[in-house]
Amino acid sequence: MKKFYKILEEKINNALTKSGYEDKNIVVTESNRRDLGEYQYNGVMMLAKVNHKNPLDIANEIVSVLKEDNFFANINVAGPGFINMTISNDALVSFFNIKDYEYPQNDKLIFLDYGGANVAKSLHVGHLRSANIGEALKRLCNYLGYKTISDTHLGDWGRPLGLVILELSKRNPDWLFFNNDYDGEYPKVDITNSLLEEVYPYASNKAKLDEDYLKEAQDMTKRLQNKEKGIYALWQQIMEVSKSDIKTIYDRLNTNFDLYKGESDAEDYVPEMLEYLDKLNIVEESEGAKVISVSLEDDKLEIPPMLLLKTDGGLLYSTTELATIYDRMKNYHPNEIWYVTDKRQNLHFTQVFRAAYKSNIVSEDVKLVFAGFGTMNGSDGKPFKTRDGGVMRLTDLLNDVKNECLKRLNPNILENREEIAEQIAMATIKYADLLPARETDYNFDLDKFCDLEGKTGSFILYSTIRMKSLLNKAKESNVSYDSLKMIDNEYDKEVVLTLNNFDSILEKAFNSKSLNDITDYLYKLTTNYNRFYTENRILTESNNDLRESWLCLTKQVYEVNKILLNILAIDIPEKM
RNA sequence: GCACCCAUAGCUCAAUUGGAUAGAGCGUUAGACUACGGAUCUAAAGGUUAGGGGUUCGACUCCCUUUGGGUGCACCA
Repeated sequence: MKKFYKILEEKINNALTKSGYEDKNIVVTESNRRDLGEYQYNGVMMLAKVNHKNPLDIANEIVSVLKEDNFFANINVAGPGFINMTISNDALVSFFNIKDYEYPQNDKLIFLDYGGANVAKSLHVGHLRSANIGEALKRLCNYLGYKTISDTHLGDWGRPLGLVILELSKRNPDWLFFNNDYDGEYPKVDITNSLLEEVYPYASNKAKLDEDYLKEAQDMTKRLQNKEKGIYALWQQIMEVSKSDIKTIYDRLNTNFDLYKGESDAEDYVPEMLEYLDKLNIVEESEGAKVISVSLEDDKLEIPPMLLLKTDGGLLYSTTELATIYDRMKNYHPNEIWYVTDKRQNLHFTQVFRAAYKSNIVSEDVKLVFAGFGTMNGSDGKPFKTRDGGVMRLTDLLNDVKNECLKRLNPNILENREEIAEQIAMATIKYADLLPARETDYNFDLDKFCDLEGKTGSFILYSTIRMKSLLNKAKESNVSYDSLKMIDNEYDKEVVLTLNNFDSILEKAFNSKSLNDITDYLYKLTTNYNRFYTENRILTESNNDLRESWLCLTKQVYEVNKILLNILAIDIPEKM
């Protein structure tokens, strides 16, 4: 992987060393005073403090060394000690022609936990961001050369399942699952996803009103957790139906998991884990429950202990979570585990992570990362609801956007309108969803999402397809474009400079788990290209070297857009 | 009650983690077409970064405070 900033930082480092200074963390950035230079180095002010010298003197010393390098077309000092650099066109051209955008593979394994679907409940809008962010982060990791394992961590074992099974038993008391004397194979029963979607809310509401029903549900949950033969067999059938429905929706979102494990799998590790924890003497009793204290001495605020076991000995959310980590460490040995969930779960994960480190289930050199995200609200800024006040199903949201995209689709396109609308709709949703900073709550607005102009999926796709179309035309007339020969005008140069940011954007996105860096960059590169495209008449250019250079730039922007869209899990239609 | 996170252009959001003159999109206004895909492009107007104080060469960013929102706080997941 070629890195433009690395070259700049090395040049600064050499100049510093020559002048007798040291900056262990040299950072060169794009200049925000483009009238003064293209790149800037701000470290001189820090050096001045350390060395008790005038920053301007230090800056001038460094600049006088750098001036000897014809890599720079111009280099100057401004303000209290900002160093501004402008790169020579020759240097930009020769850097551009090193075509190396691949990252080498490394051995680090990053385990990603996202999705978080619940069995027997349909995916709702709250599941959208986890899928989009998680999938994009996974693909980003892969592009940067990391190994990954993704697991959706199904909610498949708690009271909701007890409720569903109880209600099914009320409606179908004759099912063999509920016959304790039966000892044969269980027949396949007719459970559909729409049935489950109806049963769960019904049972859940009933339990709120009817105490006896709730007790029955608790009992049923316990019977399930004891893996009572008939109940467990029914549960397996429910799982099968529900899982395939969940996969269908994730498929639409280009979201794939290596593992569809769930809380039920973690359950198997609970006894072993409890035994392990017991030996460590870190489990305390508090108000009848078993807890692990996780507060630290230098905490500014008190972190309450993690609850391990209920007073009645039952398991809790955090118990299962810890057991899940136990399973993952034991069987997959990841270097990092990333959790992509609603940021409101921050405290829960803080407690579990601390318990994991304290108990040495996770050693200090393994990173547990909580990548929380903000919620998607309705256009009124309040939690997203359907017209009748219910929770909106994710499928319905996807269909709404698809229908809107179909309405707006270019009428000249006659074939495959449905498929194209579907592709644009998913691009629309993903791009809009990944545009705000991860932790920001944002409002869903159908019209804004589906807009054909501005920072939208449609705009990016349209421009990218147009690049491809141009390249195809060139190919038809046998025009080759192997290398960049020159930078002719400011529009060319903007495109080249923007391309130089590629690796630093990806690395920034990786470090802070911020996909909005990628959506932002994608927009910036695309608009810079579109300006270049309108200003330069590429195919009719008579200077062969210039035409080749312009096509070469087009090719590179197209390739980068493809890479970035693929990281965001967005497909590019053939036409739109 | 205790704590955490927000408040930036009319609207929706950014801001390289303390850097220079706070940037984009939408909307508004004014422009560019013999068009390589116009779902494009060029401009303009729009800001006391909620209010006040402090820290320093330098603050949207850090500290204190007031106001107004959101969220989390033990046997649900």
